[in-house]
Amino acid sequence: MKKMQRQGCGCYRERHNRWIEPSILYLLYEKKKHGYELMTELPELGFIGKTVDPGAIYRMLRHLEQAGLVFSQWDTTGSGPARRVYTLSDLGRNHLYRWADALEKRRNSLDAFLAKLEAILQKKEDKP
Amino acid sequence: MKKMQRQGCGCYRERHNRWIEPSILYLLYEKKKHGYELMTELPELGFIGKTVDPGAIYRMLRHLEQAGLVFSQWDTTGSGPARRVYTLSDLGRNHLYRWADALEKRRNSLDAFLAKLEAILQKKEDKP
DNA sequence: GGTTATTATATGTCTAAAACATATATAAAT
DNA sequence: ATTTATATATGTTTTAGACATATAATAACC
Repeated sequence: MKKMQRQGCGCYRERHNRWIEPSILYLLYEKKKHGYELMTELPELGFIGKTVDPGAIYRMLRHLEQAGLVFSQWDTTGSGPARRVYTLSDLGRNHLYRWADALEKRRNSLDAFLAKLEAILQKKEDKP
Repeated sequence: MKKMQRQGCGCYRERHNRWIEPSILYLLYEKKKHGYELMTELPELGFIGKTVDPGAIYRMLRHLEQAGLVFSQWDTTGSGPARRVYTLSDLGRNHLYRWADALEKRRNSLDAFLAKLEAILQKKEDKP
């Protein structure tokens, strides 16, 4: 087994866990879209650092379709390469509602923890 | 490559990303503790579902020590098996401060996204 | 006309946090 | 004696996301 190998400084990179799935479901809730379109809109949702990985998006779309949360049709009208356009299903819509619940719980626990952290940060600033 | 194999219903299990590290750092900020103690206190922090995985904790403690964020001493006083007691270092304390910043950013993006989700949930409840 | 850029989809491999499982030992409780 | 609680540790699997690259159609450029 290879060694874990992290920086001695304990540096870490923040990873937003499972944000692609709910983000895509949300963007498709508004209206049907193709992968590339999602790729350009995802950063505006604020969940992201710099660039979006196309691989992650197209793979997620395939998974969502397999799970029946979205369905797709090829769109060959217009210019450029063919687009696979995804539509949110009823199942997908309900899934998004459940995601909202889950994310709210996530926020609540995050809030509780941040409150504790802020309390100790306060103490830190008291001593100059 | 094995198949992804997720439930057809699109079920997912919430995973709290990178919560063990800041949680342990926070608990050690209060006072030095051994692994088993952390294991019992972690659920109270709210980040958790049901049970804590001891493996994750002990491995994280080893990593934190390698990174110089904590240091440990064996405590053989008292009854029961020997305890390895961990103390937060200055580096560890600073690391916790940086974690606080990172988690605040995480909360902000989560808040922004939840605001959008709540807006569509509102619309859903409007139609009976 | 030929090269480059943009639009668009797709697959392959790697990383690492967490989940799941199990091994080991001391001592107290039944 | 056997079970339970305390305590630490390692082995294996899963999986979201990161990183890299392949592909093709068409538009834009010189």
